[in-house]
Amino acid sequence: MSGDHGERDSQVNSGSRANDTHKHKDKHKEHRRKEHKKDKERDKAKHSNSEHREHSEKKHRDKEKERVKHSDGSVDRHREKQKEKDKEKRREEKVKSSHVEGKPKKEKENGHAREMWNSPSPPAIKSEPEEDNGLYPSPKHNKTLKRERDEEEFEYKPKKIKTENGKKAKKRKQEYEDEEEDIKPKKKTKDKKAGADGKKAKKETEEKWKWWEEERSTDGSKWKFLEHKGPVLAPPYEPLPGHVRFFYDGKLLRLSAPAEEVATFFAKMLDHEYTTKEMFRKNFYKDWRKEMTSEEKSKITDINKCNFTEMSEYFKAQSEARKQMSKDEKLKIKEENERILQEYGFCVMDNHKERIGNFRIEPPGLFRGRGDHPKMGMLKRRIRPEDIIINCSKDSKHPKPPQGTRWKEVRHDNKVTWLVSWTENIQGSIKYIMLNPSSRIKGEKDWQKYETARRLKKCVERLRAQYREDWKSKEMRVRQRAVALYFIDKLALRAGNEKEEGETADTVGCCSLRVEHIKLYPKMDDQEYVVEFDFLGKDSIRYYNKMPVEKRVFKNLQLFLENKQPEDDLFDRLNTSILNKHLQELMDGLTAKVFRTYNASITLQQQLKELTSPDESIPAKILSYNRANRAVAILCNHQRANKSLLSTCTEMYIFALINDLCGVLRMVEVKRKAVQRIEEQLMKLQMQATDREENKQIALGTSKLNYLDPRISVAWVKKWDVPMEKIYNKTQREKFAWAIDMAEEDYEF
DNA sequence: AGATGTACTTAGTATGTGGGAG
DNA sequence: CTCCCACATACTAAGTACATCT
Repeated sequence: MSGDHGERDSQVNSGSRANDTHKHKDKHKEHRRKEHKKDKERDKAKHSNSEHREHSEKKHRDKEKERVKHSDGSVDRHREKQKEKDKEKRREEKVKSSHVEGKPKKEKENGHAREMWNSPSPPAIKSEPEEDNGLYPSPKHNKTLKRERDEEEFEYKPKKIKTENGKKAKKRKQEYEDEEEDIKPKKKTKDKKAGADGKKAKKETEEKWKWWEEERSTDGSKWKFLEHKGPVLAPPYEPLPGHVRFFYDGKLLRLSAPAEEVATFFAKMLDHEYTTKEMFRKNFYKDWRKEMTSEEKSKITDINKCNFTEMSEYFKAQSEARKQMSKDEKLKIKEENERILQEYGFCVMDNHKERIGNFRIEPPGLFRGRGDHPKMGMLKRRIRPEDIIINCSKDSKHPKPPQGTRWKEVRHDNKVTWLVSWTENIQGSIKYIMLNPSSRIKGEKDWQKYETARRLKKCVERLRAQYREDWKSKEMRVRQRAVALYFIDKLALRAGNEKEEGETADTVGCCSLRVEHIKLYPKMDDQEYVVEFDFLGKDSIRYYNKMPVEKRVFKNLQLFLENKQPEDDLFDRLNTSILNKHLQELMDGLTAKVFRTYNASITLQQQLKELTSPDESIPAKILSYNRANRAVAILCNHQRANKSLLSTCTEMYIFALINDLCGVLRMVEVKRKAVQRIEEQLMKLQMQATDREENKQIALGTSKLNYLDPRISVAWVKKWDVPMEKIYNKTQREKFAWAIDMAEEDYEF
């Protein structure tokens, strides 16, 4: 039990989505608690999204807080906790469940010693600008000289000049891994160009702008120049053809266009489970009424008497028809989409044409919250130009609002990265249009994130020693902080910000865990001090895990639980802001989420080392890679919807077949080549089958995209000569272009 | 010191698509 | 050549973090 965090033990997941089965009401408890709980009912009743859409109403929070102050910090567990959160709601729905157990995964972290420090800022050299797209002005350069740059591109000066050259590249590279290594010409691009002379045509793809070889801005500005065409608005509503009817209480009823539109939103979802949920229907109905004429309002008084089936059938037929369209009709549509993409899908940011992530404004519809969301079914209203804020350079060509309309505002804020924003009416939160992950602005940030995680790697043992020490603190808040941090580190829990009650599904993260989410077992089977976690996390995905902890942690937990009710906070003296403040003091830039990134990446690296066998085939290596990736996904609890075991039989059959073939192959041994080829195919099949099986519940994409330092994968691919496409698809290769370009096979996270 | 607002990352699901099996 | 399925992409909800306000 030294401070090393040797293993990630028994991570067990059951894939069930929260709102399926496990909730029970516990009225009694509810009552009991109510008595001494402050009444913090805020009247959130008023939500008029009907009134002029001009106001997106902000949430009403009039929580009255009442705090009992405790001054000191000794272990005063008798006090009522001060954090006031209303728990009425949760008292109602208790999530109880039976769990399915998965198998424990183990992995250990390795603490590599040697790590050179890398400052997060990119190297000094700028490379040549990208290809010019003809749409926008953009300086063209000849890319051959990557090194020299004209300053014209940026008015801010690169501060760092790359000085070096003499060094032995090989050695150095490692030491300066990310930052400086680009000094040496990338063989890739260089070599490539040789072929370019001919009809290679791919020129443009080959000459991608390498922003990672340029300086980063240091003044806090995100860009110097930004020009774009604005968003693509949702198309206006097209009324249904006359033959599609709506019936109320068995009788035909013609709806006004606004009421009809909202009705179609519901009709389109008729096959979805959502529409059977009381909350969904109730919210929908309430908002729908706001769109009705007064006559409609008086006629339609019960949603259960509404018959949307003709509408529903109509949409199904439409979508069927769409599928049956002829080739060129489809082509036409495709071309039109492409045209829109070309027109609206790109912007110019600092002399480079960059892809925009989401350039379409979200169309109106019914809100689909995840889990047990109190607002499911509410009308998400149509966004008009008057709701939209445009952000661009003052000296750019501003996007034009449609004829006869105007934008809410046009601003020029280069301290932010978004191009367009609007306020959404369900939660009153702001939505943005931002750049694609392949863009410089996203890529730099991503790179930086991994650099922060690597810095954590260098001091993580120190921090672990520290929080272990803090378990003994005489201040309750320090102990809580230390135990929470231990969970975050060891189990990769999310920080757990506080949420507004009643606005969202009841989910938690580490700091917001409640008493009811953990169970303590002094003894369980052959283990001691076992903590069982069972709660709904982000997206209402269930987290279920049993973990043996050290005695001291266990005792602390017992202490935290004393005199508390199930719906009380486990860590009543802690929140994410306190925790992050503390982390900040321990390491610059450190926040709770860095632990997830760090643990995910180090686990991948470590698992790859462990699982890859030098002489296995490429498909087998890929399987090893996916298994390493899977270990991370399990750690992070990334689940996929449970798709029943429909294909078990098929799988069995495949395996049987494979086995037979193996036997045959062994005996035959005819032509080496042929055998090898077949073996490879076989292997591939086998690997894929295995992979598929193992993947039923776990989604690898999320961790690959968000938590795993891509340089680890790139290094692995290069080391074992695995084709990059086997690991990263096109989109991913674009997002991780920086890593693919800069990481060599000896990269160490 | 909490509440509030903003910006940006992380997340699962719905939808589209293309390539292989039948 | 069609159909299906797996994968890719589109979409947008739901988190984290932090600045600023009160």
